[in-house]
Amino acid sequence: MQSPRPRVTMTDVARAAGVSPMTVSYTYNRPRRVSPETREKVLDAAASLGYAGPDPSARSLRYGATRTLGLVLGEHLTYAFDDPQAVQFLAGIAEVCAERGYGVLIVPTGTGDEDPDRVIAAAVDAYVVWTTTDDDPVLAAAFSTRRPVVVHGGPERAGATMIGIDNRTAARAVGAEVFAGAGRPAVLSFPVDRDRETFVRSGLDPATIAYPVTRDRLAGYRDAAIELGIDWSRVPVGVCRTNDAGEARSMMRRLFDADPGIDAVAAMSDQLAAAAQEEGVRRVSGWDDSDVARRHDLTTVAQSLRDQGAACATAALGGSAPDHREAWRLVRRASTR
Amino acid sequence: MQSPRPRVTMTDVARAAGVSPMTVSYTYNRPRRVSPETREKVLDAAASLGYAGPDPSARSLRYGATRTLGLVLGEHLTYAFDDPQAVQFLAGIAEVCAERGYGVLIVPTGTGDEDPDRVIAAAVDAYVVWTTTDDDPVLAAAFSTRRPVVVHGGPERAGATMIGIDNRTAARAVGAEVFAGAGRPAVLSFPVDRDRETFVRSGLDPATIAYPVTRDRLAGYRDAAIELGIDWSRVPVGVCRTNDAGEARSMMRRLFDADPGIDAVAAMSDQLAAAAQEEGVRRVSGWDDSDVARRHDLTTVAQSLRDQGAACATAALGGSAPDHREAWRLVRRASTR
DNA sequence: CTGTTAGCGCCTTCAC
DNA sequence: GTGAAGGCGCTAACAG
Repeated sequence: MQSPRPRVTMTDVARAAGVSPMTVSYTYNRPRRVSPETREKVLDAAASLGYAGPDPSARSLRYGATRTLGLVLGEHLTYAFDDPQAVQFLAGIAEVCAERGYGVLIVPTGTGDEDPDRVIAAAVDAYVVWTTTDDDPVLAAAFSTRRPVVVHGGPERAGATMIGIDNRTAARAVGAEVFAGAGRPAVLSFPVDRDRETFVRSGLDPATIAYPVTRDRLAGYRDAAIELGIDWSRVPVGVCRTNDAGEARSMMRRLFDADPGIDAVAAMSDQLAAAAQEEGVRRVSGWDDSDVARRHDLTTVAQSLRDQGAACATAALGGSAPDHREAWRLVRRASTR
Repeated sequence: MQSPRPRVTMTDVARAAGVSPMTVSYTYNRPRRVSPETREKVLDAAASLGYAGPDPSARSLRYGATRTLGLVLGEHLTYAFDDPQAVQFLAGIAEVCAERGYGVLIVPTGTGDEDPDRVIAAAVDAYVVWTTTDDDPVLAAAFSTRRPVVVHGGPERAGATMIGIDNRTAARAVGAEVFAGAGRPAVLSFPVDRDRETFVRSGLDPATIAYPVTRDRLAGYRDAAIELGIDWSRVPVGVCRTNDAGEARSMMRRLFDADPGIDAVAAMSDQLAAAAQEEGVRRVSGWDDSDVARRHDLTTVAQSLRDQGAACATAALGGSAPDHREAWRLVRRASTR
């Protein structure tokens, strides 16, 4: 731990300037309330003592607010920074916060047991929590502080704002595209719980999935399959650990091992879809409409994580943010023709 | 501003549990120093009052440290989040901080005049400043707080750690590759100062550039040109505003307007190099060895911004970080053959 | 194992 | 235009 620095306080400056501490405080906070001569005296004293201005922690204590928004990015910070969508989300948050003069504190999660404590110990006025599972203890920790909490993607909680698109409806729409006319459809999915195991299971039940976003997407794919008369119990779902192309390709090979006839894949990201395409699947759909989707001409679901980040920040800081449930768009491209 | 929430304090909990505030404090900070029965009494009282644990600001004030690292990302947060290298840098910082239980506070800069004040008012133990100009007032603000400052890329300052590769030597090496055998070489550069104007100037003098990183790279390109017997005063330098492909392509067209014979371009990023290539330049070099470089088969300078971020965080938090001056590698690919 | 005392550095309130 | 008192919520140091 950083050891305390030797500090120069307002009292020191006051003494050096021959005024009271209050005058120093005013000099920094209400400069116009102090006469020009006094102000100059104070600033001179401050400069010669190396006083850098009011101590931020003391100020926060006094004000009862920190002007900082806490951002909880989930167990593995690495996954977040490697995910272009998460980065856009962060950009949206940072933009709103910068406008309003709020700092963004990335809460140091990632070590497991200590995570809830670290959330609780963060000096912030509100939290934004990046999409997670229903049972994430970190979420509980954020709520226990009684500060405002905004959750991106889910889970939903009474008393917390949830921001995100209607994943189920969007998945049904893109599923209808990719599964149309397919003989043997399959799904490339994100993890089902925080253990992030990889596996293949036909007819995977969405209700068993701990991540609301993943659950809703899978349910939407199933809706689409059922509407097309496809027997969901025979649709293999390959669950990947991360949003990584290499891993997705080997998962795709596992799917082919199980059923060499697979001819359509609904994937939960553009990266996964591109990997399936590279393994030889003709009909694929992605998610997010990223650069990859454009390069691979993928049918996909467009959404702006940046807008959603901005909305989360706005809501967390007490503004009213627009509903994003319908803020998605089906983008039809060659990959489903 | 977030208005103060109604608070439950240790004193409240102490009263409810029939103990002194110190016992409550111990219960949270040295649980083993408190008897199990007392601990339970205290936690029960806390739960029933909705007490969420010690107030972080009060704790910071008392400890004299915040366990938070301040990150200053420059005038335009947008540029930082749109730059994959900056994101990797952030990832490296976040990783080290998470390991050590430090939060990463993105200081809300970007509005101009207020930026220095916001840096000063940030409740952090140390700063990491993303590459900037010699005269950036935000840097001065960080130093004025007397907290440790680590600067990435530059400028160098007495009393501050600087982490980054030797850009000049690296630029000379890659310049030697791309300019070899070129009849009319040119350069695609990053901005020369924080105004970020775009322009073309032949023989642009590196000494006039306010960003040390850009200055060193240009100087290295010039070194390479001179060694090859090229007259630097006739080498056009196109200065781009951001690291954006669209802008780079139009800058490349401006360079062609000035000199249609341009047959080699040294670019300060892979994105800019790819844009030059797409505009028809046969011989190009990039910088960073990103995905783009691999896709476009670009000769480039490989470096790990992630490692550099980690090193900055380590140094800022009081560890000793390895020197990164030689942590780069020339990657030769088809774009200079 | 628990309690008392004494501030950390600041700013609201109220006086002058 | 300036100052004195008091307390924000917490914990180090020292009893007992």
